[in-house]
Amino acid sequence: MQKSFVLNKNQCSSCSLHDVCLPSGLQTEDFSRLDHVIKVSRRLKKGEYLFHVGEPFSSLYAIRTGFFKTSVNTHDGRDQVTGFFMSGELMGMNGISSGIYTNDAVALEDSEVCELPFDNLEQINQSIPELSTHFFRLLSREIVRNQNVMLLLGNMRAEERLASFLLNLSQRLAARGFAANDFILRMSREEIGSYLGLKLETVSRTLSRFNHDGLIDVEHKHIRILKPDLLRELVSGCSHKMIL
Amino acid sequence: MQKSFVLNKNQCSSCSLHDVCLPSGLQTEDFSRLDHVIKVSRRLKKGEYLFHVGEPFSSLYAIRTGFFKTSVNTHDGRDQVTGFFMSGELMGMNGISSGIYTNDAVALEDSEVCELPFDNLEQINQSIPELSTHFFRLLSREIVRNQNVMLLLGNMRAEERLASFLLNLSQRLAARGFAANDFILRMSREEIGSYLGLKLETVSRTLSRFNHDGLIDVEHKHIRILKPDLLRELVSGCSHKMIL
DNA sequence: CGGACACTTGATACGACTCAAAGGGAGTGG
DNA sequence: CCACTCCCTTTGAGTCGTATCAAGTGTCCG
Repeated sequence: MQKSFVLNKNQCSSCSLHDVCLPSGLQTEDFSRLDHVIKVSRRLKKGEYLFHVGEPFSSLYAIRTGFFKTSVNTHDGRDQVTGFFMSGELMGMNGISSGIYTNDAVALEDSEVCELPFDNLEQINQSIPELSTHFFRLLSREIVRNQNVMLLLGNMRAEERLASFLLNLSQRLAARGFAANDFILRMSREEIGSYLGLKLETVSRTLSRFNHDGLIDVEHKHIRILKPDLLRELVSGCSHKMIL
Repeated sequence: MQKSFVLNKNQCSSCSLHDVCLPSGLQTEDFSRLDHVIKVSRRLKKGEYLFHVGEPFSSLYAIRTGFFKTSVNTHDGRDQVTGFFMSGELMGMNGISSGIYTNDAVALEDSEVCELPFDNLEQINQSIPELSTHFFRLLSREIVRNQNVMLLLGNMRAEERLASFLLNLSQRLAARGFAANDFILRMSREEIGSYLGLKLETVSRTLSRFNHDGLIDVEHKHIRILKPDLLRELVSGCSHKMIL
């Protein structure tokens, strides 16, 4: 779990994700200022922690490449997954209020993140108001996402949760230019279950049922969605636009 | 459901809640500037809507007095409660990202709120940086709260959810100077159940059991917590600090 | 006083969890 | 490169908790 810092300066202006994690109205001079804010890029190997529960909050992290989970510790030593994150998404927002990170962030594959020191961000907020607005939007979107998960956990049956989960992954991958209906799960059945409030056996059983019914094709961690419409039908009703 | 506007100018400087909903480092001149931002106060009767799902987002609302629930519509016409809010708390934050409110806000008793137009807020963010920080903290706290609800919905049994819910109400009331162990529920059993992912019958049964076991004293909506420690014991373990 | 609504309580059904065992891959060391 | 081990996964059988269905009580409000 060694921290591996790479001290290359990033260039947001040339980053392929800048339409995902930055506001659209930025001018060229803003970009150059932005490049000063984002201090370092950092690479993590699979299984490495980006931050731990209880560590003092200093920065937000935007994912350039890779895949992460966030989780919290429960009493009995096990942990509960609170989210999965892919490129262009932001982690660490829950640390702002208390000044310490309230969850762990772990790379589920070799990854690279941008560090956004939050002190500097506050300065930038004043000089680049669009950026301020943008971060408010990102925090707000996280709230909406979490509320959708709350609906899922409070209302849906196992079948519906899994369908919702797969469709959500599919949609986010598609938005990043990957195949929508053919992808590799980066997390274990147990991690999926933890996130969805189910036991791993239930996840496995439900995926098997989907497979048997021809909705999807499951081959270990390789998922192919065969009948996206039928999956959507399973979910539909529980809440219209699920932005997990 | 008539909207009732009262066009009195508020004075944040003299509001008894300013340590709850405003940053602590504000100078006198900041306060006067703030009073210009907060346009109007608004009174709502029990049952009245503050905003609806789908309405264009314009403002955040801070509760001065009263009690609210927020909820979203599900397919079958029923609604799912996403939160309960009391004085000093902020509603509408989930509207920032999409530009429309993603839930309803309903007064559960006669209430009064401050309207914080969000355009003006962005201007203020630049001139009063402490305020910007403060709102980031509030949004972040909402994220932490929602994640705690996610844990509750994903991990806990009915007993633990109810205990957690009662302790949370108790703590928030105490923080506002009300009795911690003797209060009136503003919401119905069905609304509690909706929020906790339970059916109203389960809520009723569980409260009855608590009553029978001497943990609490239930008299319709009047709750007296007799053994707060035992309630805490019920919850303890699931997650240490529940900031619902 | 009457009616609607909120709540309580009971009996039953179903879905997910628990316990258990066995299969399959991936990674390691010889 | 192969064999071994460990862990992830699948699948089955039985249990438990909560939902469902249903009836009845109490309360608030017109």
